[in-house]
Amino acid sequence: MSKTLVVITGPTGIGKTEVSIKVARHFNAEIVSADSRQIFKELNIGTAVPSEEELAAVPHHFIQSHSVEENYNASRYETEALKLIDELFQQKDVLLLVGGSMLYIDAICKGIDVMPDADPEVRAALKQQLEEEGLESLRLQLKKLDPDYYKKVDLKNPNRIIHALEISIQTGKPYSSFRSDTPKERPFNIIKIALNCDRQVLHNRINLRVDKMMEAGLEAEARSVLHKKHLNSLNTVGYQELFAFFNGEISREKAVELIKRNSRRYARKQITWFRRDEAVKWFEPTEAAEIINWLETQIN
RNA sequence: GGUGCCAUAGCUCAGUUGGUAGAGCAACGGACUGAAAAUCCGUGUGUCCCUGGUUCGAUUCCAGGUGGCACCA
Repeated sequence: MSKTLVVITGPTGIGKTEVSIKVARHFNAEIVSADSRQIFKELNIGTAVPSEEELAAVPHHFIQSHSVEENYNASRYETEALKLIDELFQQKDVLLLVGGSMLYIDAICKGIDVMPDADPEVRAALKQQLEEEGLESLRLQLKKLDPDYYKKVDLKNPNRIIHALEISIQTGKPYSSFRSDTPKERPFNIIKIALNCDRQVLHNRINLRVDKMMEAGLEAEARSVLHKKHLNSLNTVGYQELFAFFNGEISREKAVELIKRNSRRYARKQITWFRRDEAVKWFEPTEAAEIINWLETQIN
């Protein structure tokens, strides 16, 4: 029998967990999380990891499985998750890939080109160069080292330019020479579903969820990782804002307000990304039964 | 009940000596290959409360109405 990976994605707070558990139970599937923040064991409330009951209802993978100390990234996720997916397909015909991390989902579905990890020292040096000499200095260097990518890249985006430079510098070959721009073949079928609803309803859900997180002790959770706030894994909505509060920069009330706003913006950004993917079939979060019926017609 | 002030974007408010309007915040659209809950780019979305008057022309001036606020009863 052919193997099928069902992707269930959508903006933060839409209700992916609930729907995915119903779908997983129906198809006797397990859930592979594609969430770049729920993957960290130190984070729980602020990343809205599924509850104990939800985790017990269906086996979940890549939930709180790694440490914020690890230099985790989409490529590592691709490697580890694909390995696991292959193993699980020994037993299962259907698996769910559930989460809202756009790049992580693409890493599984389309793949990321193979290239070395960024050397932290090279990155730090480039960051310093950005601080001291400005973006223009990085641009000029990129123009020299990778003129092709220079033409394509967003020249106002420091992160993009720094990444292209660090790869070019480390390897001595232009960054763009590592990019194939062709999706990888996968030995399983992929079906993509995204959840969305009325924007106002989504915003209400997000705002309410943030209030619940605060009631559940997000502040204490953020304080427990405050000493690690420089880590990229903690450059995250729900934590950065509270760090600013702890640091006396903003009031607690303001921090909560900003967490809500930034969550809303993140949701919008996710929707923008998923909209571009024509393979995505859209459903309302209340349509678990419809999703199951539709999947029945697609699988086999 | 009387008097005064106010009514402009989703919110808080500018402004137009009469030629249909703009800031902040919010919101919306987009990009995206090892930081992706990251990073970056773009967009004003409006019966200027309603009705009438004056005027070539009213969001602006005048009158009345409605709503809000304040004070006096």
